[in-house]
Amino acid sequence: MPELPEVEVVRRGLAGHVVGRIIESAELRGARVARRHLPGPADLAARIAGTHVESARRRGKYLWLVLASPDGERQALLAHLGMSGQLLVEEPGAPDEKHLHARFLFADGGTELRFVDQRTFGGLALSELTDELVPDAIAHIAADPLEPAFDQALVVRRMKARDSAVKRALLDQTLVSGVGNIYADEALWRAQIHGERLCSALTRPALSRLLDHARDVMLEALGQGGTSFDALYVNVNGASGYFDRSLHAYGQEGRPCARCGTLIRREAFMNRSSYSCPRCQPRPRARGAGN
DNA sequence: CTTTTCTCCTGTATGC
DNA sequence: TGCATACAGGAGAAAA
Repeated sequence: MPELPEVEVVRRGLAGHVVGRIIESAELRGARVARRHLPGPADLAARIAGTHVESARRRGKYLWLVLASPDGERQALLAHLGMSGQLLVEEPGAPDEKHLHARFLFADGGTELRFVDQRTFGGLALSELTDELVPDAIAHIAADPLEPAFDQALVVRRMKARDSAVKRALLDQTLVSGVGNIYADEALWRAQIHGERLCSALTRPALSRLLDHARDVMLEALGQGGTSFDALYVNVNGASGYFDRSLHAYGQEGRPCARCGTLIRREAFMNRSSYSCPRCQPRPRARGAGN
């Protein structure tokens, strides 16, 4: 489940293996991989042929290559990995993966770039760039906690004004980007807050501490190459990270809390699973009409 | 406008 | 063994 740290690992791989090279051609298989590119896959392939890869960038869980045409025009090749997307750098002629959706060949004849995605929640698109080299297509996505532009005081104010559950806010990419289910649960565990507590019921310092924990846990995960539970999330060379060994809440149902020893519970929330410590993260009191 | 629910997809695990 | 069902869940459309 690629979240910010996993996507950043991939971005670094692209920076090391793809930036500076010239794309010779692209092959897109099926309509779904480029469904967000409205002119279609053939248009995408035609537009990036012959471009120079200037940089690899990221905001939250989005990743893009800044491509420059010979005439100097810039555009973004925007990628989202979804649940199971992979960007892999491979030797030419390596066997096609079962879920290979796109292949990029380079003018130097060296390694190729592939987009492989089992569940196809991910995809590729072309987008215009702002002056800050952010794709127009993700202008609605908020800054992530690792960006210099991240304004934590602003995010705290916006959270405080919400009447929704704090975990829902953490997962809202228009509020703060990059946090998914794993790191939301880890940040909440560290902050000792139950995810169903209302934003508006938490103090500003508590909300700020929660964001600090979200940034900290994602930085620590990045230092270990990200979190992997299986072969679905890998870096550009196909290797897995090992932060899963350091998780305290996510996926730990029935295991003792590292702080107090109480067994971690799993609860349904937003049609997903949430993991927390019943003792360190007590549920909010039931609310409703008449009480 | 804000907030919540639904939908997309396929491999793996579990139940009968 | 075989078949059905649950689950994983990011993001955007649709609904409330």
